[in-house]
Amino acid sequence: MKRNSRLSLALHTLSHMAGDPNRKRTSADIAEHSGTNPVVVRRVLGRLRDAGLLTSEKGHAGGWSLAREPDSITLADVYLALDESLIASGSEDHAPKCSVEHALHRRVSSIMKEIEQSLVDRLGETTISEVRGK
Amino acid sequence: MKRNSRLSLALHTLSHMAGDPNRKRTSADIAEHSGTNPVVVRRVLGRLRDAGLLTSEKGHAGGWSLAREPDSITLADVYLALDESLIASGSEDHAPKCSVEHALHRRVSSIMKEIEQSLVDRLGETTISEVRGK
DNA sequence: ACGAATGCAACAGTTATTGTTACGTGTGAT
DNA sequence: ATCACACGTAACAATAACTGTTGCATTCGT
Repeated sequence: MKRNSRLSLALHTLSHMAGDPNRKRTSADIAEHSGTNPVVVRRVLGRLRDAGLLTSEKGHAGGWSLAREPDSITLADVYLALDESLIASGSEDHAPKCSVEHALHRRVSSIMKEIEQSLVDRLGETTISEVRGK
Repeated sequence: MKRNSRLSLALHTLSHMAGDPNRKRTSADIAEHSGTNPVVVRRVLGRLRDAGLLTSEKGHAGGWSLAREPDSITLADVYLALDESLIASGSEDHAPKCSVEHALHRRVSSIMKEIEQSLVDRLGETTISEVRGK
């Protein structure tokens, strides 16, 4: 796979699950469907579990299933669970000397955070059920 | 620097230029302000020049300056000039066997493109002049 | 007890990006 | 004409992030 594969994998898996919410799936099954590795699946889905979107059960009849109603899970939930931050940069380590430069740096950071928030807002308008049914 | 440095560098430089559009700047000056290397600056700004946002002049009194009015340059112009594509993945190389899987793949791709377009639309609402003056 | 599944650590391979050096090219000043 | 200056570009090393993979511990149902 390539760039943005985490988001793509998560979206694909959740949408698939939304079609039959009661069924429990193993990471091996999901990996098969997604063309990747079970460990990769567990890594990505682990974040979604930590965010309360999925449940995972160990043991013989274990596997993954949705923790909430498909209608209540938005793309924003997924995006935030994965901690992507596509727009806003993590940290500014430059620290310019000139105060004008410093102010401009802060403005650029501020703008990027606004854009990021707009993106999250937009993602919040679509649920994984809609992805499947569109 | 780190992730998204191209967009950050471009935004910062253009906003800075918007404050004094007549002044011509060298890549060395810009690199100094941005805490990076002149070659990196030329690489990033070269894309903006190819997109018609900047002009560059060689020679003794050469340098970089805005090719258009600051009010007419939006963040979408910058984003598209850099060919970022943060959301939509470039290509799906998986090609699932099951037709249901295939349809789901296309839907996920379609959704991601819609989100990408929403992002561009949002970016188009802000000009580099606004970044500076906000 | 055994098999099946997740959880997690460790590692190699790949890719993208950045920083850097070097050199060619064009342009204005002298 | 010569020189200094600045861009244009190629080549390379260093770094970072991510993926794929293997291995092993743990947990749970049969």
